Formats: sequence, structure tokens, C-alpha cells
Amino acid sequence: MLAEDQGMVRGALASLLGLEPDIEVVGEAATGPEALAVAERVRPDIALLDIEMPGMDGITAAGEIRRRVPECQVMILTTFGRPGYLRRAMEAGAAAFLVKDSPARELAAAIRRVLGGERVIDPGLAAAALSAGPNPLSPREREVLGAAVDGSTISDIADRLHLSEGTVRNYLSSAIQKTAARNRIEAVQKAQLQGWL
Amino acid sequence: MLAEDQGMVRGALASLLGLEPDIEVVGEAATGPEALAVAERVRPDIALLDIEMPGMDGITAAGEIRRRVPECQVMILTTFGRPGYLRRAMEAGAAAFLVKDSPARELAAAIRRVLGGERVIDPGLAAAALSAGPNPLSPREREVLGAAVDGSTISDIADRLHLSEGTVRNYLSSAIQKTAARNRIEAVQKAQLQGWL
DNA sequence: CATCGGCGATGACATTTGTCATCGCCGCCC
DNA sequence: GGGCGGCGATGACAAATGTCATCGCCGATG
Repeated sequence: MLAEDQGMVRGALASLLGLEPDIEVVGEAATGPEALAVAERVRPDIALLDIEMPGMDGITAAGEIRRRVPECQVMILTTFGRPGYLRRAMEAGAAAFLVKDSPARELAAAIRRVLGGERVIDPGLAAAALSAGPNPLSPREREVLGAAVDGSTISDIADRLHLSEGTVRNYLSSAIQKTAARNRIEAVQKAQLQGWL
Repeated sequence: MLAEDQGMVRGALASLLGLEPDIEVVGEAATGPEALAVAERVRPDIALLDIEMPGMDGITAAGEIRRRVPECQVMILTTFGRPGYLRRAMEAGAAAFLVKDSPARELAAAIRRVLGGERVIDPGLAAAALSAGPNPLSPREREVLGAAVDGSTISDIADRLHLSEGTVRNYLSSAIQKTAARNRIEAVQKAQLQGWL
């Protein structure tokens, strides 16, 4: 089955896989929750999930699918090969991690390898994920930094998270230092690049 | 011909179009300059361009292709249906503007309509583009705001653009007001949402 | 020819942001 | 039991950011 929010990309991928005689697309979904529902209903051999989806991100969906449909292998197909994404995908039990800018023919090849029991990960990406180390941000730091992505002021964030302004400043400050950034914007950029948010 | 930087999406779209008996993909490109070169060489009936591409964005490439290969109709296929993108695409002479989250079958239909001499634009998007009005930012304001997206400080931007710090502050301030934002981060967000950068 | 807008700059000012020291309360782990 | 780290808070301080008034130089436009 195939989960991807952009209709045109989803349809195109379905057509790509339809060319392969040994592969059949048995279900499609456009959101995280929908992916979960479809997976439970059709119980496919493979679930191919995008990460950026409305409702529930593909990695969370992957974990749920692994839990509820254990015989189904989950593969992640994403635009952004961020180290933190790869790490979280692996922890969620994914069998493969593919980026959309690799050549199209690698998709069917990867599916066959997963069906054969292998795990498929871009070697360069794996190295990056390992060398980058784990997410250094504490849960609260992540939350506060995540609340800052849209340009909210300190007092906005404090209100939204029910914290004092000083506390918000402290979390932002430590997030800035842990990401080796010079201000919150750089911190957000760097954290997103690593897949830490 | 097909220009799209993500290999897997490009291949999938090619396969989707390959299903249509009256459509043939005669060339592929992964970057803006490559798209231009391929268009000049194969002189296709239609060039289907993504906007976000390395080297040269799809809208600029569209203008160049229209200029150098006048018999070729250009269609834009993009992830982001931003009003400013649509406006610029039309000014560059595009015959169609499609977003990737519409259903896959609309792609072939749109191609046929363009071949029939029609222009294809999502009505909702057209309304948004017209009601949003034109880009209110002056070229310099756009440049300065664009230099602020990555979290650069005032003095970074001043150095990069060979301006005094005070001038940079003035431009940012007026960009913030024109976008009705509260700080530069919100201004960047809003401007990007509108396709003004 | 006067006006308007864009460009570039300066100086002054208020506000926001980032840093640091310090505190108390937990829970965990050696 | 002591140490460590996460959580939440306060106060003080320095630095960065945003605003405003004002200036001069252009080129276009009425």
C-alpha cells in the first residue's frame, strides 16, 4: 500500500509500481490516520509511507502499523534525508528509508529486497545519522523551539505552553547553544536540517 | 518533456504519462539549466516544469523556454500553490499551472487541454492570486528579506549586500510592515506563503 | 517643474532577545 | 545518600532588533 499526501505524486508512484509484474498496489492513503486504517483493513505485505503528511507524520504511522499489523513491513519514502528522520524511522521499526531524489528504478528494487528480508538504507545517509549523534535537545527544548518556527514572540510561546517568559527564554537559549547557532532562527534551521524537530 | 529534480517523482510522472497512448515523454531534466538545454534540443510540444529546482527556478526557465522555443507550451507543476508563483508563471508565459496535490488523472487531461489551445489554472488559486494583489515589496526589500531567511544577523546581511546596518534595518522594518508581520521571521513566513520571495 | 517612490544613510529610542547566576523540586542511578 | 539532569522560575545585564524622523540623490510621471 501507498501513503502520500500529494495526489499527483501518489498516482504517479502507483503507476510506476503498476509496471512491475510482481507488485500490486492494494491500497492508497493521503493522511497518516488514513494510512493506519487502510493498513489494518487490507493488511498489505508492504506499506510505503511518506513522512510529511497531514494528521499524523509517516514515522509515527510507521510505528503504529508495525504494532497493529506486525506482518506488514514499513518503508519510508521521503523528500528530506535528515539524519534524525532516519534514526526515528529505524526506531519505529521501518525496514527501509528511501529519499525521493534517488532514481525511480530503485524503488521497485528496494521493495523486492525488503520482501526478501533485507533492510534498505542509503549508506551515505546512514553514516550521516551515525556521525551526527542523537538528538541533544530535551523534550521541552524541542517543544519550545518547535513553537518558535512560525515567528512567534517569546510571550506568544509562553502563553501557548503555559510557561513564564523567562523560562521560555532559558529553553531557547540552551537550544541555541546545543545547536551551535547564533539566534533562534538559526537554531530552528539547524534542528530541522538534522530532523530534530 | 519533463523537468523535476526529484528522480523518483520524475520517473513516476514519466510512467504515469507513459500510460497515455497520445502522450510521449521525449526528454527529462533535473535542473533549470538542463531543462532549457533539453527543450532547445528536442523542441517538445509541451514542457512540464517543477518550480523548485536547483540552478534556475522553473518559472525563470519557463520564460527562457518561451523565448527560445516559441512553439513549445510551458506548464508549471508545483508543490506550492502560492499566489505569487501563479502570477509570475503567467507573466512568464506559462499555459498552465497545476499543483501536485490534485488527482493524478488531471495531469493528462490538462496536457490535452493545453494542446487544444486552452490555458489551465485552478479557479480557486486564480481567485487567490487576484485578490491578494501584486507583490508590495520593492526589489531591494525582497532581496534583504530573502537574505534573512536563514537566520542571518543584520550585520551578516549588511556585509553580504554591501549596505550599512541601518539601511538593512530600515528595509527589514518596512518589509515587516508591508507584510503586516511583527518581526522579520513572520515577515519571511508570510512573504513565502504569498510567493513574494 | 513639482511630486512621488525607490535607494542609501545616520542617529536616537524603545523593545525584544539572548545570556548568566541562582534557586527549588523532582526522579534516577551509582 | 549524593550527584546529575530535566523542569520551572526569577532577576539582572548586554546585545540585537524594530521604529521613527530626517537627510540627499535619483528617475519617472503628472
